[in-house]
Amino acid sequence: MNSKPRYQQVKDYVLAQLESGALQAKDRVPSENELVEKMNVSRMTANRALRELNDEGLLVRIAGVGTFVADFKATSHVLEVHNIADEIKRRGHEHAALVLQLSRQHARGEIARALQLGQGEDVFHILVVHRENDIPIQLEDRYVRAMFAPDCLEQDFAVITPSAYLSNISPLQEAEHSVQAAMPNAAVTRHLRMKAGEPCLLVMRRTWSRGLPVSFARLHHPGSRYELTGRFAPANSGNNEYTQFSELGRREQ
Amino acid sequence: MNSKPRYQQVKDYVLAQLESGALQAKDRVPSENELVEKMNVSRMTANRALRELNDEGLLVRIAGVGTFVADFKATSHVLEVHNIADEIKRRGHEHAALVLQLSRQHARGEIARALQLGQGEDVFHILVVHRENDIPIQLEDRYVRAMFAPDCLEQDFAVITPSAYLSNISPLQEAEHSVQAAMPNAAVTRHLRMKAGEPCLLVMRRTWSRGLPVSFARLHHPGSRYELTGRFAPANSGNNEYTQFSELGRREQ
DNA sequence: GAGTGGTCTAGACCACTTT
DNA sequence: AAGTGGTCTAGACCACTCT
Repeated sequence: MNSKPRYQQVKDYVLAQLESGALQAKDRVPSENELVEKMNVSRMTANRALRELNDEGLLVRIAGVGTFVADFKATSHVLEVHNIADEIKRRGHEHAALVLQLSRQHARGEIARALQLGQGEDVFHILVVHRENDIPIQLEDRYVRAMFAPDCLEQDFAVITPSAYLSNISPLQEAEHSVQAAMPNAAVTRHLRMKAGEPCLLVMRRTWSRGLPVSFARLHHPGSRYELTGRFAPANSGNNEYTQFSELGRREQ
Repeated sequence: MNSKPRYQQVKDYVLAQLESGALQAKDRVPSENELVEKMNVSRMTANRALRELNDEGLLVRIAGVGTFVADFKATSHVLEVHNIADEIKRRGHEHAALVLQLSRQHARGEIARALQLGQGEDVFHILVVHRENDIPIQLEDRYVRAMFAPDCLEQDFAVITPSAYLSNISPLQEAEHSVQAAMPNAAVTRHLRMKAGEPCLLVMRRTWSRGLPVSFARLHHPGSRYELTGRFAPANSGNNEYTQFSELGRREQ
C-alpha cells in the first residue's frame, strides 16, 4: 500500500505543510540533511524531492543558504494553446476541415515582417475553416515560408492539419503566441457563420525551426462559441506532481 | 570552460540530435546504459538527463521498452496569466487602481454557483479599475467568499491588489481560468474608456484555498489595448532547460 | 534471459554563505 | 568551522517487455 516512491513521500510531506499553512511564503523548509534524518532516506532522495518542488515553482533553493517557500504561487498561471484538430477529437467530436485557399504569394507588409522575409520572397497562403460537428470553430489563416515547405501545394489540408504537416517536415523549436479580442471583417464573419457584432478570439502564432520563423498564423474563433481555458492545481495527496491541463474549448452552453 | 554539469552535457547531446533532425519524432533515443558508455557518466546521471527531458515533454519513456522522441512537440504551448499590477510595474510603468465599489452582498445566480455557495450566503464585491500610466487597462469585477476574508471591507484596494490581499490571507492552491472575447456592456465600456463596438478580452478566474473556491473574478480588458502573449523555446545549446516567459501585455502600437 | 526504465543508497567532492 | 545546496558515482534491487 505504501508503494509510493520515497522521493514522492518526501514531496508529500513538504506539500502537506504548505497546504496546511504550517509553512508560509518565504519560510524556511527543512534542509536535505534534516529530511534525511526525519524521513529515513538518503540525501539523493531528499535532494530529488526538493529539487522537483523547486522546478515546479513551489520552493526556492539557494546554495549555501537554504530552501524556502516560493513567494507568488498564485500570480502566474498557465494556459495552453493546443492543436485544434486534436482538441476536437479529444472531446470525442468530429473534426472536419474545409480548404478555402491554397496558393503561392509574394510576401508583403505584416507577413513579410512576421516571417522576416525580404519584400517579394514567396510564401504559401493557406486558408482553412475547421469545424467541430459541422459547426465552424476556427478560421486558420496561415502563411508559410516557401523555402521551408516546397511541397506545400500538393498537400490536402482537409486531411492533414497545416500544423501537423509543418511539424512533420522538421521539428518546430520555438513558438510565439498572442491572444486578443478583435472584431472580424466580413469574410471572417461569413466563414465562421457569426452574427453581426460578435467579436473574435484571435490567436496569432509564429513558429520557428532552426532559428528561422517558418510560419505565421492568425486563428480566428467565434467569441460566442470558443474560449481558452486552463486549470492549475498542485496534487495534494494522491497524484503525481502537478496537474496542468487546459484546452481550447468549445463553450458548452 | 566545460563547467556545465554532466547531466546537462548529456541533455545537450540529445537535444543536439533533436534539433539537427538526426532524431525524428518517435525515434528511439539512446538508452541509459548506452549513454553511460558513450558519455562516460554514471547511470544516475544519464537517468537524470533523460528524466528531465521527459519531464519537459521532449521525450517519452516507457519502462521495459525504451526512450523515444515525443510526438507533438509543437502542439501545446503555454500562456501565463499574471497579476496585473506586477505586469505593469515590470514594464516600468505606473500602476494605479481606482476602487469603484466595495460592499457585502448576498450571492446569487452565477456568483453563488461559481463559488459553490448556498443562495443567500454572503460575498464581498470588489470593483476596481487598473490603470497603466493613467490609461484604463483592466476592470476587475471580483467576488470573494465572505467567510474567507472577514476584514475585506477594511482594505484599501487602491494600495493592495485584491489578488495580493487574498494570497496574503492564505496560500491559494488552485486556479481556473478562461479567456474569451466578448462585447462589454455600457458600464464596462465607460469604465475602460472604450470606443463603441470595441470588444473585450475577458479573463475569468476562480481560485481555491484548501479545497474551497474563495474568489471569482471577471477581468475585462479593452481589445484594442491588450493582449495575452507567450513564448516557448527550448534552450538549444547555451542555457538551462526551458525558457518560458509571457506577459499580459499592453499592446505597443 | 537480456534489456529497459524506476528507484534507492552511502559516500564523496565542490562552491558557497553564515557564524 | 559548520551548514547548505549541486553534483556525481558504483552498485544495487525491482517490475516490466521483448525475443
